[in-house]
Amino acid sequence: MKISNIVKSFIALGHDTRLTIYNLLVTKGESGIPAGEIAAELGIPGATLSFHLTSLSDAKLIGSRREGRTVYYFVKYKRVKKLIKYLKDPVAATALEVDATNETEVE
Amino acid sequence: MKISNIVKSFIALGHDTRLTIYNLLVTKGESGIPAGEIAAELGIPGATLSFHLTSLSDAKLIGSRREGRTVYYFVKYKRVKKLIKYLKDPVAATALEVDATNETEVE
DNA sequence: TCTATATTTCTATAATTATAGAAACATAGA
DNA sequence: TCTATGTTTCTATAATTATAGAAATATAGA
Repeated sequence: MKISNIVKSFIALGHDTRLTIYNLLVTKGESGIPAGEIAAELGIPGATLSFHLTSLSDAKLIGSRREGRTVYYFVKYKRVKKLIKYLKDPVAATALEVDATNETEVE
Repeated sequence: MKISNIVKSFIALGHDTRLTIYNLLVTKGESGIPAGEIAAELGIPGATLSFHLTSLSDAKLIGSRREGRTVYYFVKYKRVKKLIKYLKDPVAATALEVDATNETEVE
């Protein structure tokens, strides 16, 4: 299974817990939300949460920022936009992947 | 893992072979393409292809139609549109799932 | 430095998914 | 009906992913 970035992103979104995290992060906007709060909200152990956050991060669907002991997670819309583009027109989107010029920079 | 239809769809797209099938079907338009041609194109056994087509079908991302011994597969854009809507605004899309009125009917 | 808190990594185990040969099923034409 | 062709289902096996406790790491404050 050769994993392109697009596939990696869909894998990340293809899980109930991770899609719920995505959903939650979208509602929290740019500031994001601490990992601990996500774990509490979903009622899952930190270790399990970390596992899923890694999947979403590797897919570049989310980003993080540390503030003291707290790590805030937030959605990165650049990749979300890429996925939408792919769904609408996989051929064009794949072409863009090779010839990747003038993309709108949105983090 | 509670699988909503949205999760099921992302799972379906989160695999190299299945995303390639999606890609291929998009290029073939409404008429679709026979299962055998997909298998030949991807160089995989029919049994393996069937497994993946079932995943995409269960997710309602594709549909099929039999003509004689041949089964044609094609993309169902209704679900694709739903996914795009979800990515853009998961909260609104989830609300729509409950209060599902006036949706644009596109197969 | 010591302790508490937040998060991640390590690890073992459980659960799920993918693969593909063989068998079964569906249809067409002789 | 018999045979060929296209596709799916059955089955066993291999591979991958998910789960969560325990240990490790990072930072803050006393």
